[in-house]
Amino acid sequence: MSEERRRAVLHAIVEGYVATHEPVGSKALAEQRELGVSSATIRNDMAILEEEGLIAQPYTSAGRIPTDKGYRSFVDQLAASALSDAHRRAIGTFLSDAVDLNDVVERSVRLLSQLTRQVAVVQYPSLRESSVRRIEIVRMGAEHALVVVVSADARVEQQSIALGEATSDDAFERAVREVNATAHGLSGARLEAALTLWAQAPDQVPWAGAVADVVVAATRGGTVERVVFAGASNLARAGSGLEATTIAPVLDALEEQVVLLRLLHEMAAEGDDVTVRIGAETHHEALSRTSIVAAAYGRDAASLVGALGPTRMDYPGTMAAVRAVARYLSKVVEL
Amino acid sequence: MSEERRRAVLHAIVEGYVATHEPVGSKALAEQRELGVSSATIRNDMAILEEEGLIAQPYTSAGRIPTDKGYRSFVDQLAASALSDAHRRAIGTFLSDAVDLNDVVERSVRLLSQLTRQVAVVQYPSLRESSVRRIEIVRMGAEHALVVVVSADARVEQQSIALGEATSDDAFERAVREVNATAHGLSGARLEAALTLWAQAPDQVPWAGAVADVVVAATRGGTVERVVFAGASNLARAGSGLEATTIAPVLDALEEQVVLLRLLHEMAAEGDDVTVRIGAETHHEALSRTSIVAAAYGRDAASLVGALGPTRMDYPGTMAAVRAVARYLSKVVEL
DNA sequence: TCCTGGCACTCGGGCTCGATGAGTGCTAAT
DNA sequence: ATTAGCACTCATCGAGCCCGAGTGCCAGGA
Repeated sequence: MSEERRRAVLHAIVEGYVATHEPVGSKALAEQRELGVSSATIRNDMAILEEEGLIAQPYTSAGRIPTDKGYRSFVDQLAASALSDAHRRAIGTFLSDAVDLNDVVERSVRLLSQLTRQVAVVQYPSLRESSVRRIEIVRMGAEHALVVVVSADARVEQQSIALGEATSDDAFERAVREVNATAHGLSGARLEAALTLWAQAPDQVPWAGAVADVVVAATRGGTVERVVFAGASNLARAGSGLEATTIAPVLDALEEQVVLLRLLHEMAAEGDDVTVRIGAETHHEALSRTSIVAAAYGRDAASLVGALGPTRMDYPGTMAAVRAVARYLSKVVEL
Repeated sequence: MSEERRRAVLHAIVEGYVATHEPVGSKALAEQRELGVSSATIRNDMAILEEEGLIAQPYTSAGRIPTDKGYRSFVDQLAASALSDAHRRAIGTFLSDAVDLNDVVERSVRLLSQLTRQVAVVQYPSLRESSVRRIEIVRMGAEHALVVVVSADARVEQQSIALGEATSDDAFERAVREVNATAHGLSGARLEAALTLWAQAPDQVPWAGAVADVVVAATRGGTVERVVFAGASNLARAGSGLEATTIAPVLDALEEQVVLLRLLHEMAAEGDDVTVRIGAETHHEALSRTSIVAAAYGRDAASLVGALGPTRMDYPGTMAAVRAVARYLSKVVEL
């Protein structure tokens, strides 16, 4: 049954190419790998693999390199491999003394970029709906005010609103007192109803509606549409196999967020433990030379953490690191 | 007096090299620029400029390119040039509808990176000392709590503290009430004194000192040691003149912050309107092929905004953009 | 004193050319 | 189904070569 050996050959080609970044030939394979067959046999297998579109040669009579499809086949047959103990410990110590949510995310993304030597990406964790703990409204100049909402789970949201017209100090203070009394401890539909009522009261300050909107938005659950990344230099580092002109669009995509968020959403929908998008599978021109490995974390597995690098990357290692960081993040965030 | 013409020649060489990214020769200069002298004369001037270390040739019998020192001389003799009206308008509309401080910084850095087509860098604005408006302490699991401080100028700081030992709900609530009563409206030394007294009271919860520290830190003025950047892709874009291997260390330096912060501090100390560091003047290996143009903004001009790019950059344009953004930021932040 | 035209010289870029060798596909034998 | 052998392909590398942009220098002119 040559089927199995062909898989082994593909496996060897992927590993060889990832390691050396050079096309790998039949002879080298026969010598270095212990496949127990001659180079000629390997050549025959290669011909079939090439017909199947799993490998390609950059030019006639060079070695073979895996295609996106080849990487895909390789990844699909990968058994979950474990992370080294040293790495495992590193994760624990690195994340344990974070002071707040931002800090957790920040540390995670740094850590993951170091573990994988790729660009690490962390989407902000999804938040559950929370109730109002305290609302502050702070005057900023004559026309603006800043609404600060502290929710029961210690999230803090702030947003500036326009006052529209002059408001007396008296009315201002009354509004703050009232809105706190109205909203305290409430959440969801009941909060919304209470605030609407309050905002529509006769004689109400004209910006009450704006305040209500901010408060409702601040306590609403769901995923914050924001990703942070770190380790961009890994893209440019020698041996990444990416050219400067290839890197620029990738950096743009990272900064733009939109593209990345859409991609992460798609990947989250697949529901696997760790999902991998390879090259063109990202469905995005800028990322067509890169792969992304992502895993969900947090409540309902609604947020993603991932690593992005050249298609020619160490998939087993990266997948293990991403999986491990996702697990730890889940633990920390679900508190 | 050939002194003046030599300056003009240097000027022309810088502009030519920035525009084309190719060494510029005497003949091309004589033809394209209206210097009113022949190429031979220019060659003589060039010889002197080279002796002075202002220009160099990549190899015998190529055109000349400016050295760091040459750029420096060029920049020092630059008159402040104005930003185009279109750009000026762009700044206004772009920054006017920011919702909070983070948003202002975020928008600024994006804007500046677009205007200059370089990597833009914005240091968080320095904050003036403020008084306490409200303190919230939120339980997070059994052993931790999150302290949230809202200051009178609507800053919000949060930090988690360890509770050390079990605390009853009663004691918890009392502590929150007390600390609010103690700290409300206070700032600086008086705040510190009041909190110390409170924390040292007999029968006090053991984590009172930790809370006090957080509150004091949250209202203290000074510059937040943090920079954000945008437009990293501009480094890699075609024509930046930077190689992939040169880019990696720069990206590292940007992410590390420390290096960048030290550099910005140094530049702030010079006190000029707009300061420029060229190549090796950054005193940092990773940045030895890049220049940075920075301007102070905000109260006491304590924070910096800047643009970082290859030494071969459009200094006049970049300086104008940085200056303009710094002015606008000052307006917005000083409210 | 300063500028200019002329001229010999230098040297990197780009070209061809051939040698090299890794790697292939095919075929016949096992 | 596997293997050994062989002819073939083609990128890479270095040598040799020319070309031309650009220089430095010098002698003559304003």
